[in-house]
Amino acid sequence: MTLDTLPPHTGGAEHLARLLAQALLAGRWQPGDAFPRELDIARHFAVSRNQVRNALATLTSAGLLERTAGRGTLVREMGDWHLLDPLMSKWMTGLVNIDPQLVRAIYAFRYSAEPMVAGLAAQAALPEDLERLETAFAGMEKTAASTDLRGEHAEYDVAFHDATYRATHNLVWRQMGHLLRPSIMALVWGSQDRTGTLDDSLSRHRQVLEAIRNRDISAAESAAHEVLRRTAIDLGIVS
Amino acid sequence: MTLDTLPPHTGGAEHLARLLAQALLAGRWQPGDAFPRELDIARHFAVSRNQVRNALATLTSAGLLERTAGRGTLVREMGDWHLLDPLMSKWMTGLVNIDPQLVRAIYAFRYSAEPMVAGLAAQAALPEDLERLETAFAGMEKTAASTDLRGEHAEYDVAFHDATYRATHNLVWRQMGHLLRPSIMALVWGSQDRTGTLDDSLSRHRQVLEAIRNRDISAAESAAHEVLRRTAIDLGIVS
DNA sequence: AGTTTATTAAATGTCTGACATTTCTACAAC
DNA sequence: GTTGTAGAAATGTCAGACATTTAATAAACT
Repeated sequence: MTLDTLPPHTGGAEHLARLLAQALLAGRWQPGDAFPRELDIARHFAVSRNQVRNALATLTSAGLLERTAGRGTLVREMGDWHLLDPLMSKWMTGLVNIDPQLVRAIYAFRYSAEPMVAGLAAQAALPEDLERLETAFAGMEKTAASTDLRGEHAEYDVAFHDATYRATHNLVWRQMGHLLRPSIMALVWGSQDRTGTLDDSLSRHRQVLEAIRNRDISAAESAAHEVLRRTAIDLGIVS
Repeated sequence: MTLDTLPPHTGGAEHLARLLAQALLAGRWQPGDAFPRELDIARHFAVSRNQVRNALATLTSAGLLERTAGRGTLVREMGDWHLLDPLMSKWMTGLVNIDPQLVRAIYAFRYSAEPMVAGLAAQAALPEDLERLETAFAGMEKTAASTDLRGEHAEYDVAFHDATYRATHNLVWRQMGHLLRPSIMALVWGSQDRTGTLDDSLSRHRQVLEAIRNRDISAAESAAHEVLRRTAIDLGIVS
């Protein structure tokens, strides 16, 4: 793998980092492969070595690369990636060709965890949490009709689930919210035929909201479970 | 808060980062406070501005700081910390004065999640996973007798729980393993009277191992639950 | 022949000083 | 009062030289 097929670079070390990260996330280097040298990258994108170093430092902190003086830069395997780093979410968002293995892993996690999260939320939610949930849900309803609002709809979807994680009032669970965006965005780009499915999805979300509002723990758990089953269908994981 | 009360610096940007991170984790700056300027830090520790910048970049990537050109460096609030970043685990490990709120949050997460993790492990464990679990458990047994082996005992304890998370064979759950070390280490330094409690802890761990080996999901869940209850007692969260 | 020891090349890491950019404040002008 | 401008203060960026680590190669010595 060389740099030749990457899109051009228009400015900012941050941008360069995203560019390289997305190439890595798309699997354009194999784990264990040698990553290009600093000077080659700098020359190729016509940026200073400094920007390259900053970008590579960022990728290293996300667990994508491993650098050692004298030897060079190696690509790490997927198991070492820091999937819960918010930067990763940013990079994965809007990336069309995410490794399906990754989407499934994130989904499997949500499937096992999110019912419990909803249950915890039903225990711990405060009025402000309910407000966030309601606002997000209203947004989902409002944007459900038109197909060219589906990007906006997905944002409200993310906000709804994120509000659930936040409502646990646990610092660790709250961090997990970062995983939601890539997972839900994969949904948007992955499924074409959304006719009818949205109504179903909406009603399932409504049940989660109602259960949390009623502080009904087991109802929240099973409702979240149902939402995730719907998601699985839309992701094509089950039929 | 000034830099004056920090220990000296003996070399390496990595070391400097750990020093500053631990000061932050111990709560020596309040969220929203201004962090010292680069040049002041450089002068105080007698290092180059470069090392300071690298260290601060690391802390920023962990969510501890927020930097903006022209304004300066601000300390972020605990809710923004990237608790699941492996660097954070490193920094927290061996830190005596961790904020009790943080220890409780991590424990609460484990209490809610780990039974499910054990259940998933019972479903997905492979022979190599069982081997890891057995090795770790054997180490725990071997080091249970003497009190001056309790550091080593804690390492086997961490290894045991980490093996459980790995046995789920899910990339996301596996990341959570990083949280274990600080949580378990807090146990070591927090509890003095360990006479008799170790036997109890060991037998509960053994039941988790047996349940996973027998692929008994609900047994694994309840056994893990029991281990966590034991931990809660030792952490002083419940009596 | 095989093992150890210098030598060299190539990569990342570090230092230094100058300069660029952003942000906030204060003060002046209209 | 509002607007505009000048300046100070902080982080961000650049360029080039140099340091350090690593791996490979060649030389020297049993």
